[in-house]
Amino acid sequence: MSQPLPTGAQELAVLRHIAEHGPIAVARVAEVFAAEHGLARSTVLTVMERLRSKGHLSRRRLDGVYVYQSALDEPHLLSRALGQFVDRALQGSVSPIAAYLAERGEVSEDELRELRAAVRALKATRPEEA
Amino acid sequence: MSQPLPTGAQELAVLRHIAEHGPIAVARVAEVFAAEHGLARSTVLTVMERLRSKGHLSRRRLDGVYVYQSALDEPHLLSRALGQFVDRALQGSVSPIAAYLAERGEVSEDELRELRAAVRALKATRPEEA
DNA sequence: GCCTGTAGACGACAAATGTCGTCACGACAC
DNA sequence: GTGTCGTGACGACATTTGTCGTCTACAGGC
Repeated sequence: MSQPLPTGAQELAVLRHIAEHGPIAVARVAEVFAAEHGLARSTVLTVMERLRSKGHLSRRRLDGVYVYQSALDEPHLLSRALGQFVDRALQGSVSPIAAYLAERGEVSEDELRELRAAVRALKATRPEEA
Repeated sequence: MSQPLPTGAQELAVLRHIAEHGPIAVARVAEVFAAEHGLARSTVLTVMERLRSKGHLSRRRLDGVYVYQSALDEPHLLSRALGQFVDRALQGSVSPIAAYLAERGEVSEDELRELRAAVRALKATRPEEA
């Protein structure tokens, strides 16, 4: 179920920010995107409302203003967004991921650890071959 | 340099198909996408011409008809597409990749091998800590 | 009471994407 | 010669995304 996540970079960036910074009001989000991307307040509001109409965000009134909240927490959101991209654009193939990682270099200590753990987990799900 | 790759799933699917199946004529691509996605011939042609105008495809006349060819071979294309997605949508963070892989399960023997190799390669680029 | 912000809701517009139909042309079969 | 078919080139149109400006309503301050 759940609608497909937005494909646009900007929309996803906004959604991501909200997923990361808990329930948050438009003004706060607008500040950040104004500073980092030079976006107008109305632009941010529009994007947020579009995301809400698609079910990715919900909002509730708090002290007079609306605070928005993502339907998915950040980790799940990003993992789902990536999964969607892999399915749609890479036709589900994992090889490009390996190729990308190999060429990329430059990952933090933590990221490398996470990757190792992920690969270990994958290995575990494999049927026991020799 | 090189234009950013297309963000749309369909465009990327077409580009990918051409990258994979060498120099190929519109008719051949159209057959496949008609069968798999129900697209009209003109649709495929339009997409291909748009890709060409963006520099992702080139074409040359062969036996009377044009055969199109991708500027990048398939592995590079996909790896670049993914890299672009990671930069744009995930703000360069690798963690979602790890999360995605871990949740995904279901990778082939070969894919797992590639991933392991990639992680090994990454490890090698890390500064020698402990 | 009046002025000024802040919030929210719309309506708008350009560019990118997804999808076609159709026109014009040359090769080929009759 | 005339009709048919595969190719190419356009032009068109709906949707989605990216970006705003602006109008209205309400809370405070003076």
